[in-house]
Amino acid sequence: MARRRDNAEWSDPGLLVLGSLAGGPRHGYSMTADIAANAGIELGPGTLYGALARLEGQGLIVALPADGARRPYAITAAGTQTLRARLAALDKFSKVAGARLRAATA
Amino acid sequence: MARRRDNAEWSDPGLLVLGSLAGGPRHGYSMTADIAANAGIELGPGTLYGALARLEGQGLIVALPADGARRPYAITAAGTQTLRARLAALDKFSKVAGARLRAATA
DNA sequence: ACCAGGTACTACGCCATACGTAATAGTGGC
DNA sequence: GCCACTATTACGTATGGCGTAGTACCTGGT
Repeated sequence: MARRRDNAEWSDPGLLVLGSLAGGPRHGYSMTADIAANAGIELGPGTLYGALARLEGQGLIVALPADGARRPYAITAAGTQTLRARLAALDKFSKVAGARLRAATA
Repeated sequence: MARRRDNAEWSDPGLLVLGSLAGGPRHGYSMTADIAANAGIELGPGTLYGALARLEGQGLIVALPADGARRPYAITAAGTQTLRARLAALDKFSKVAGARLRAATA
């Protein structure tokens, strides 16, 4: 797996893509820009489209009719649910870890 | 990479371990329990000790003198910093994605 | 002393998948 | 009709997540 990029604190293409699509349909290339802006992580094409294919296979996103060379994708209901669940799990862990960090510092 | 476990919303052993050690030194086996309790994710031995070895190699945690069969680990200053940074990045992304989710629902 | 059971860790291997690089295709301007 | 730019596909590598199994330690019972 998951060779983590050296420049980033973390990375999870699938999650990043879902987060990006939560803002509305988008085609692949523009997700790269969106993700870079919002998370500070630059995904290469291989990473992005690989993740896209997997997410589509899982039914979390759907391909919309191509607009010229662009292939827009939209998040599905299942995708929204998954995103919500993962975000919740993340926040839960983040809170516990954050509290421990603060306790240790204090 | 990262074959994600089917039962979990997300997984990142390294981060989970750092979060667990932020609460104080612990040996491997007890991290498994702690992580299961706090994040709902059960790491197998292979996953856990692999992550521990990597983290130690990166200087984010240190092995303490063995206590019988147990091998306690403690988080280092670098580890704390890394944890803090990753948590911050996570929260940042989480906020953006959460806001989008809410906007879409509303 | 010996054995059984639970705790803690080591060893080994598979293969999914994150990531990079490079090639390809569609679009608009001049 | 060519050229630059945008967007995607193709391909290869190897990191590291995960499972399975096996080993050692420790405790209590008899």
